[in-house]
Amino acid sequence: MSNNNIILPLSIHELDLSQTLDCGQAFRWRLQEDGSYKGVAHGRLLHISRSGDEIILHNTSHEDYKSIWHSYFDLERDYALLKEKFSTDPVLCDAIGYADGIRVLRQEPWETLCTFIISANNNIPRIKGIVERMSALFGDCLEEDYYTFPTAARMAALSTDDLAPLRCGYRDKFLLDAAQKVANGEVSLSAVADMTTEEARRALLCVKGVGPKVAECTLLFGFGRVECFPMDTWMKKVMAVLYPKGLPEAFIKDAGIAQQYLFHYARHHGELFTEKSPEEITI
DNA sequence: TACCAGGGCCTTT
DNA sequence: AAAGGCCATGGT
Repeated sequence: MSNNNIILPLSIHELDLSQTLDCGQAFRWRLQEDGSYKGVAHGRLLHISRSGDEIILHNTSHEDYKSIWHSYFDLERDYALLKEKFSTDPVLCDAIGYADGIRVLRQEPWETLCTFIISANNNIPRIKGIVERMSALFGDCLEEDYYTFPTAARMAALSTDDLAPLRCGYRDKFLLDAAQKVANGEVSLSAVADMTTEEARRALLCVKGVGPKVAECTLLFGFGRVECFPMDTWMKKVMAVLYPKGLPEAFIKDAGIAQQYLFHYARHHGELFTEKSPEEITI
């Protein structure tokens, strides 16, 4: 297996690394001084950078590209077509104009479940710290300071005392419940992948620490269920102010992708949503 | 039904 | 420098 740089012809409109890797959907990507990112996913360390209209996957193989990264970056999906469709709506048109290089990542189900359990009642810098400590303590070392995400089987063998160094607060018991149920098959993530979305929601809600929002994030970011629509406080504000009658019907089946544009826009324009004055807001 | 539970980030004071 | 808000879920 040969290791080379893989060059992908993707403009910044098709894949913006910052918008995609640093937007709150994934927690393990680290911005480097030169604007590139390093991170671990699917047990592999990847260094990814942009050069003009090309994306460079450093020191990886065609095998890994085909089996991992092509899917991880959701490259089979036609975002140009989706954006064209969404842009018929003036609000989404502005949100897409603000950040049009977002893609929804297809992360590993188990890691996604864990990171969004950790995300509950939490903020992104702290989530990243907890996930990094969890990987460093219970994952495998790939390179100095870069570790795989620990398996459910490994986590299932731990106690809350073992998780104390994570400093994840009361979420420790939720992580253990998730690990035990996934490891013993009570919640089978491979079975979830084959369920209808409604069945999958019900299955994930059996895990302690998984409520509707965490389940929706897990299905969107970990199972590629793009109809799933996580409603955090930002999206509640967005919907109340900008879509009081709900998203346009035509967007429902891709609502999760629309959500990414709206969420990113809202996060960066918090002032628009701090007061309850819908009339004044015309993004 | 309303509150609190770790904790740390962030904004305001 | 200090105080207070914030956060998604489960349990009381």
